[in-house]
Amino acid sequence: MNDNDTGKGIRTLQRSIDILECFTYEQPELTLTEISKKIELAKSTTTRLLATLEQNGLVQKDGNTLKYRLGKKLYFWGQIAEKTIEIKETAKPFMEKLRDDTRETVTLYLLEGHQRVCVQRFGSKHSVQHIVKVGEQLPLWAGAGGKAILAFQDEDFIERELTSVPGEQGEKLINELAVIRQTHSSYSFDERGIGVSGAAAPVFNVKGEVKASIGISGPSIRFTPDIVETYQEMVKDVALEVSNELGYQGKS
Amino acid sequence: MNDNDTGKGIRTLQRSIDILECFTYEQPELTLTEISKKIELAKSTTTRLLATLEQNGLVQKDGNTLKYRLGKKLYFWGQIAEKTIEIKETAKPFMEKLRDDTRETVTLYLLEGHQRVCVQRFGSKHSVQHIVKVGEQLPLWAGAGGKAILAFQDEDFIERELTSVPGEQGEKLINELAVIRQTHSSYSFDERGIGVSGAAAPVFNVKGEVKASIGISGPSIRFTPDIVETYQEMVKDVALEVSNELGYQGKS
DNA sequence: TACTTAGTTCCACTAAGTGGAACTATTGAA
DNA sequence: TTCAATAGTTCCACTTAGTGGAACTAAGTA
Repeated sequence: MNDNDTGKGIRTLQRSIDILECFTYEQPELTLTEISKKIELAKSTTTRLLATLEQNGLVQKDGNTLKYRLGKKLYFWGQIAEKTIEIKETAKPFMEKLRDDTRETVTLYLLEGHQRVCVQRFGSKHSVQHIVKVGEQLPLWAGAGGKAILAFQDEDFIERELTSVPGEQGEKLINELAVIRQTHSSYSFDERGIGVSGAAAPVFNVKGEVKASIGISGPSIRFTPDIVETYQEMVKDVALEVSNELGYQGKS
Repeated sequence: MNDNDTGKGIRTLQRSIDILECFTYEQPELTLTEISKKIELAKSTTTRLLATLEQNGLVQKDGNTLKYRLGKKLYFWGQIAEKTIEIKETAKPFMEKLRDDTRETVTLYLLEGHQRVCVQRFGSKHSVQHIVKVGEQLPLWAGAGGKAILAFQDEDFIERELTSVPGEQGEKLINELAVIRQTHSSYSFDERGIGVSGAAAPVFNVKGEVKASIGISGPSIRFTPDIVETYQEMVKDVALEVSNELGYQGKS
């Protein structure tokens, strides 16, 4: 849409990062050709970059299948980086407790640009299926967790976000955001996919800004309106506790 | 000592990786000057590389202190990479059980070049102090976990390794490795530091090679010779179970 | 006020990185 | 078995992208 990466940045490095960016949970293994097509780069160049990445353990090449995957070095760096995500560590015990109390999946979202990313997740132990994975990007305008963040951004930001919302839903969303600002909690029924519902609440930082939200989600069958109302209260309390831990002084 | 990185590799990319390599558990925050000194690179170049890294979320710059730290992107990639470390996932339940049975710290080491890296670790819940951290590099020739791996490498490899061992200890080590090859288990008393002792055993892969070991470690006061003997048996059994899961067909 | 230290910006130079072409290895269809 | 198609690797001449020094700004320090 606007600014970011385009053009700027050291080309060689940017391309290498693009390579790493190709790997996802869904596609953790890629061949040389797949990669070079994905980032539109000559195979020779791609090979060379991959070689350096491999030498340093950022990617790993399977000698038999010739497929690449992300390497151990990234895992180790990830462990170091993890420690520096403050809110994650703060929220952890609260989220775990909420999961245990409700037996439903509890998720922490962070605002990143005009999206939210799942940073931490405590799944209901029994549900094998993981709906959202750590690192996954989701929209702000759909789902309880997104709306809880969106409602507390400034006008320009929200206005811009509304442009990506399909027509008639815009009106409805505006009203909903106003309510969220009042109640400090949000909900959603089958919004981001059929059969998934949830409740969420904003996390305030020391400056009173909202850069994160905590949400409970699960199958719509279990999330009846009155249950959701209860969950809204619960998650709101938890989010406030976390906010306070982070130095937020505001009212409940 | 020998081969690896020197010279080869795309310079720009290699330098960027070197930058990321500067960050450790002990020093997770660095200033521009610290980094540029550490990797001996002009400040201007370092700045430019850091800018691209920051744009992509591989590092994060604190606006106030101007210090850099590893970014969220690395954490997310780390999560993807984690899934592909097969032995780690396989060993997990076994290691957890061993920790619960013994109440001591259980660690998984992987052979990386001529070192071992800690890949997974289940600490005895009560001991706050973490002796070894995930991603940390340790020598092969000291400590039970190292010797368990070293004993099963080929002659050339071991010979070369012995050159880094202080004088008179060499003889002793050679004999010890022979025993380890017989018993499939190793031990150590105060070897890698005063007050730390342990027992370990090799993990065999489907080809019968040893690229990993599992170890139990803790304060020497608790690790009396007969306790260690018991632990050696326990960890040997666990390592064999993991080896079997990985497709190892060999004898116990 | 002058001095030190840290980070940023600018720009001319050239070696580092590039991509196409040629080559090899592998697969599978005829 | 041969041929064609596909995937990965190697080579090399070209030039643009990346470099580092110098100049500049900002924030301490004495």
